[in-house]
Amino acid sequence: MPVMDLAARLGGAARIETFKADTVLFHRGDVTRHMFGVVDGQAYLRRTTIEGAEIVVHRALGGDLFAEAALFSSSYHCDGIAVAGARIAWFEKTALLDMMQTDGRFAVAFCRRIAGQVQRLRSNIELRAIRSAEDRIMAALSLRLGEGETRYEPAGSWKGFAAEIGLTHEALYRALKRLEQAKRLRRDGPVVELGV
Amino acid sequence: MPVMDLAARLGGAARIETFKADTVLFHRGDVTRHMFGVVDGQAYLRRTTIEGAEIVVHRALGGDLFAEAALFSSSYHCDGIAVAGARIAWFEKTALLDMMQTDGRFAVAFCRRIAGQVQRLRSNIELRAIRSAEDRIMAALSLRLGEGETRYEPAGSWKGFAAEIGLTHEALYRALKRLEQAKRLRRDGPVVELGV
DNA sequence: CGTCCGCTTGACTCAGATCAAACTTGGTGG
DNA sequence: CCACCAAGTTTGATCTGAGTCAAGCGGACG
Repeated sequence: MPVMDLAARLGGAARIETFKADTVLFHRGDVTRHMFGVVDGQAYLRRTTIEGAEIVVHRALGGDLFAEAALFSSSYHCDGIAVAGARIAWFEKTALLDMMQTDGRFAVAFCRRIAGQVQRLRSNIELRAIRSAEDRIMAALSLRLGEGETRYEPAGSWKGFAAEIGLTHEALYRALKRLEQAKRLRRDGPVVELGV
Repeated sequence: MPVMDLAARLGGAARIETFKADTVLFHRGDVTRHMFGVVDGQAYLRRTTIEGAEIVVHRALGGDLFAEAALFSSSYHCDGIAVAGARIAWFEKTALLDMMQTDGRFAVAFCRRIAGQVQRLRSNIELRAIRSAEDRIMAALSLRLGEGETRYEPAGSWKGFAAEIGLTHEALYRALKRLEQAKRLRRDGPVVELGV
């Protein structure tokens, strides 16, 4: 169920907007009125711990839905941010819920998406439990790469990548360096090449 | 949609079993044929990191569904374990999917459950990102307690609780001791009382 | 009665966090 | 066109607190 198809089916209950600079789509605690879709660019969900650390809980790229869980909650549980240059689709919550109620196929498809999130989040927890920075990075890269792929370029910056996997950027850069010295990967500007 | 109601609706596509000792319901990688429900007792999902650490990704108590995400995946992504004494309901995957397809209300209700999991998992990630053992414990207790509640007793053991929030049991016990000394909580056998 | 397992405490280690500073790079605006 | 600013990148020095290993206690259960 690609984002644009969904927008077409919802008609007036959907609109698309482009953002020049980083923009907060919603704050934690706001009443939920919309679910979102990333048409182009990226958006991410952010939470802040009591210690003040900001952690990226989810990053959505072009084609992804965003804040699906908000459909079933009265308030957002994270901050939602659209990255500069992103095109974001706004879907009205009520329209989507109606559609699910009446269209079983759609409901199942939607459920499948959310179930996928659950598994990704569990992988994320497993990932963050890896103590060694090097192993954590390698595991994160494996998760992000498809079968047989060997090159990776982070969406955004390496600094952002560090936040996503729960490392400080200093620890990340140092570990990347060690990995390169150990010939477990090679760096070439913003992209890394796995294995040698 | 309580577990027993679901079992009744599914008829022959559901069965209930009781386990004397800890039992593995499924292994990571097994083909998914069932979703589960905890009638009584508890069950948990476990993953093992490359470093060999076993982490508890989810713990289900009486009345909870278990391994919902398996419905939309061809293989399990975690190990599923029934704790000694648990009564577990087995639901056939295909029967459930059919039911969702035909009954929109049921599909939405099911989706709501999974969406709830997503939010709990995100809270969990936030929780595990808290570095200080003391703060992490306090945050975990807050999450588990309802509004106004002040007493908590872990399902299972404190050791298990430690695994759930990503601490070693030693670190947990030490932090509990410090928290008690700082009068942020009081321990009384297996239960803790928040705030003095 | 013995074994298992949760609980508890101690001593030590170490890897990542933290603080600090320099250097790229890209974009803005005068 | 260049000064300037913001943000990412890189490296160094130091610190800290959770992990690890080790050992002893006590209750439950067969």
